[in-house]
Amino acid sequence: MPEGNFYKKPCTNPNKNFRGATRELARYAKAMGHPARIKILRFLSQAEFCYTGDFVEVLPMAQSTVSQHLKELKDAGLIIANEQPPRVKYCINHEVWERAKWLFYEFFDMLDKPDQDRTTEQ
Amino acid sequence: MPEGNFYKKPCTNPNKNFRGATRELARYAKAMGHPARIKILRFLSQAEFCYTGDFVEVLPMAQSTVSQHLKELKDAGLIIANEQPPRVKYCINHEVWERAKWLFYEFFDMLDKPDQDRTTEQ
DNA sequence: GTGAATTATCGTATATTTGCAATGAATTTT
DNA sequence: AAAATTCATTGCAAATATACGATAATTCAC
Repeated sequence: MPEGNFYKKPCTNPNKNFRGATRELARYAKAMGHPARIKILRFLSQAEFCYTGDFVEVLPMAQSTVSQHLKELKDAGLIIANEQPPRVKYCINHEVWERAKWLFYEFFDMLDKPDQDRTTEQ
Repeated sequence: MPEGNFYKKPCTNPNKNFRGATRELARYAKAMGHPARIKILRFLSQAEFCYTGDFVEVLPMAQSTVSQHLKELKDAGLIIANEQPPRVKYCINHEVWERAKWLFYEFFDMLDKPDQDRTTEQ
């Protein structure tokens, strides 16, 4: 790097400059951005609840990796973990699920209703 | 690493072992997994078409970064680029948009209709 | 108490993502 | 033709994501 060139360290935090529904929708989309996590959610939505081992049986990856994906979905709020040692019971977080559902619906309806009131936009 | 420990190089390709609608949905979700890309899509869906510069004006990031996000949306198929040098015109890819919309709708309806026929599942 | 079962976490390796500045290519303006 | 405009691409740095094996913590069975 040449003398006097003050390289500005880039900020790689995607959410830093975004707010509201845009940020929220992106958060849920990101959590759904891996096929394993989609499959977990599909599986869960049909089973009422599942243990970690149930997912491990179904997914083509190591137990530790499955656990990591479960953590991401939990962090996004889409699922809830209920400790029943030594097992952990997972289920859909219905409240958040409905919120995400609504955000996606509203988002995709944009093209159909171009002039509707968008109170949730950033 | 100890002698005789054959470390298996992990494969970090998320799509390797997944197929069908699960993979497809994750693809669109991932493309939507950044607030800037959500905002681009929102913006586009209300403007019929936009040039790159329109997005740069609106988004809190450098032109090169915006260009990168546009490329990701284009690679996912959600938008179409139309070269009109020196400018580039972007618009929604309606066919893919409707496909993504349908996939998300079907996905989120899972909880409401637990016993419906799921012909698109992996 | 010992051992099996279950699962999160840690350590590590690799790949991808995010961001910016700088550059190059193509067109338009002057 | 020279300069300005527009935008993708390249090069680089930092952060995050993905994956695995190993380990630790916890309960249950014996």
